[in-house]
Amino acid sequence: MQENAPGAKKNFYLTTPIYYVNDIPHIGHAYTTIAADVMCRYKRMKGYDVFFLTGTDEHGQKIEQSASAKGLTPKQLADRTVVNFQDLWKALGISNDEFIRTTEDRHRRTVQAIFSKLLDQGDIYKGTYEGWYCVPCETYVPESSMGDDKTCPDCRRPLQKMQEESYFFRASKYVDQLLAYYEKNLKGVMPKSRYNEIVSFLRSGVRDQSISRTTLKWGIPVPGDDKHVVYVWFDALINYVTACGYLDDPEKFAKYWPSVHHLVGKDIIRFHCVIWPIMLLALGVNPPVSVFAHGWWTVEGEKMSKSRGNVVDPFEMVERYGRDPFRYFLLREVPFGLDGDFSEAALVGRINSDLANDLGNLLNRTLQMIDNFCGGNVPAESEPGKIEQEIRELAARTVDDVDGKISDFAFDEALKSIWALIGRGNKYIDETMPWKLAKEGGEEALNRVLNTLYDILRLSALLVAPFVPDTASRLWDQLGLEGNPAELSIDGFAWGERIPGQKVKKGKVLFPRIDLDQWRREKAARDNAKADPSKAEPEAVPEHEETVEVEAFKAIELRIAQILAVEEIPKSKKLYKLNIDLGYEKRTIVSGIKEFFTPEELVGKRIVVLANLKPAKLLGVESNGMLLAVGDSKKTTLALLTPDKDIPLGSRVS
RNA sequence: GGCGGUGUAGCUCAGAUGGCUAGAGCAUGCGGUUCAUACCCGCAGUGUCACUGGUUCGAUUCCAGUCACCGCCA
Repeated sequence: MQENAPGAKKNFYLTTPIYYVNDIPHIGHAYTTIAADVMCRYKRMKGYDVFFLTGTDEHGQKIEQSASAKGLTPKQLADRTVVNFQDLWKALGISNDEFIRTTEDRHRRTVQAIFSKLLDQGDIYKGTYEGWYCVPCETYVPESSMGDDKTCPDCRRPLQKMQEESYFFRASKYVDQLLAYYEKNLKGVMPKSRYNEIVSFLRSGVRDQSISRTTLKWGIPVPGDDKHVVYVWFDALINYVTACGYLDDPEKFAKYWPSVHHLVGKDIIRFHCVIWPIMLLALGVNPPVSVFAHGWWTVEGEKMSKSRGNVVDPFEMVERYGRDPFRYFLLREVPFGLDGDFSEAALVGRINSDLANDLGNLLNRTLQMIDNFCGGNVPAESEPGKIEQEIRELAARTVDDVDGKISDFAFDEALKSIWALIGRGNKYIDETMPWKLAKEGGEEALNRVLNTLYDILRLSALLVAPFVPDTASRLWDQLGLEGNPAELSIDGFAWGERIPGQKVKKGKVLFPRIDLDQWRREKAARDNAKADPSKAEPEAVPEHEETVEVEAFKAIELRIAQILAVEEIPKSKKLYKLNIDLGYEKRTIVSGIKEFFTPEELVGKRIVVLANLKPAKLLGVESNGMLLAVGDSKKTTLALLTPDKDIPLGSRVS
């Protein structure tokens, strides 16, 4: 890291985005925050003084709206839902130093101070904004990108023409300065593809940004002009300096801000790599050292969305598979800048092969041998032979390699590198065959091997600690060591360091293997339960009709009938011709239920029929009534209304 | 439409500033081993390195064009 002067105490400041408090936490939130956590834990173990910040974004129209829908004030709503995030970070073992909420007083004061400063120096000015606005997305949509029917390109809902007085931030003024900054800081935006995008975007010019709204109340008031509320993005970005003491703690700010790094999802890089650095330049403060934009997760190959119902609940994954395996999987499976696919099958695969077979088993077999051949005594230091020397060199290279990889946010490669060392350990056992040495009295050689294995595990615990802190600590315990590896220094590792009289404490297997057959059966059962519509979440209540007098209902003649015969109608995908018996007469009706039923399923069914419906011809067939059925909103299923006891045909529904 | 990227083993991807047998992990097959969580270790594979041309003694790697997919922009 270049930001620290030589000799100075190394500092490191890392942020996650502040999450919109209205959202339900999903795998994407978990991903960003786990990655940030790993980075921060690692830097701490490297001797950095770390400041790790996460938090919630609590202003804006959507929160105002959903609060009023629930009969709450926006703040009350935020107070309730912020807990979802705080609980998740606990469940995931996140080691953040602070949690900021944009509704805090320190933040309001900071935003207002910054607004005033920029206003005073002429970088904010008052103007008029006119454009097409999407209320749900809280954003103006440029004419060029909206649909023909004036709809929002994101949510496809209709746009509203809006005109409002607005404060503008003179972003255009600082574009060249920012370009110059990026030219010197090639890692200012990562990965490289995003850097290129941002630079080319900047070259095409940046408009002044509207940064206030008069259309809502739920936000930070513009100082001296209460009609206006600061636009959520302007408000939200400032959290990074608020928490760092920009206004209240200059010492803290001076300490951490020069080494600030932001972690974001790829969807919000514009704000973080264009608007935000420009705001900082205008304030006379250095832009972020780097902004890393990571990829998105699909689920079982599909885009994750509420309507697909495939949103991965991180709480559930932690409960089912454990915090550490989940953390490990997310960072190991996919290069950090790219999109990845989440599937439980892939997660189980990683657990079995990487965690159980490679790491867990290396510990298990090593401790077993120390127990069997040395009575559980931690092997004493010994002179390395040729292979041991080679392993030490590999270990040293691994430590270096991991440092470079993590510093570049290449978590997957860092893990690969660590696992190469673990794999070397497993191979080493086969090469040296300690059980033979034990039998044939090669005591010195045996000690050397076990000693080396013990240290491979000791080092592995340290290297793995940022990723899987609980596992590292269990590993440490079983090695018979005191303390917590996460609180130690990676660079403090030295081969052969021993506490006299130390014994290993073989404990529970680190990661039990998951039996695939059994797992598949259980998974299938779970999926079935989920797919069972009777257990599905109730759907949003659709539109309601006007109330009616009972007379209006009496005018509708509903009667019980039985289906006698079902005929296909040529050329029709949807219609059946049904012969029905009303008791007092037989009739033909045409019904659009072909997609949901076979004729066999229908014949003999007792149904409810609207008997006094005006006859109509459908595809040339006259229909004298209509059967009653109910379907879900997605039209995936349809149910016939039938009486739940035997009732004479023709009986009237009332 | 403009700019950029990607297309390599069944899957996920590395890689070569052009040159001897193109790699890793997972999955598959065979063999070894028994300290271990049916684990580990070894071996074996298979690939017209998207397509078509060009440069070159030689290209999968360079160049041009085509197709497909992706990202950003309009």
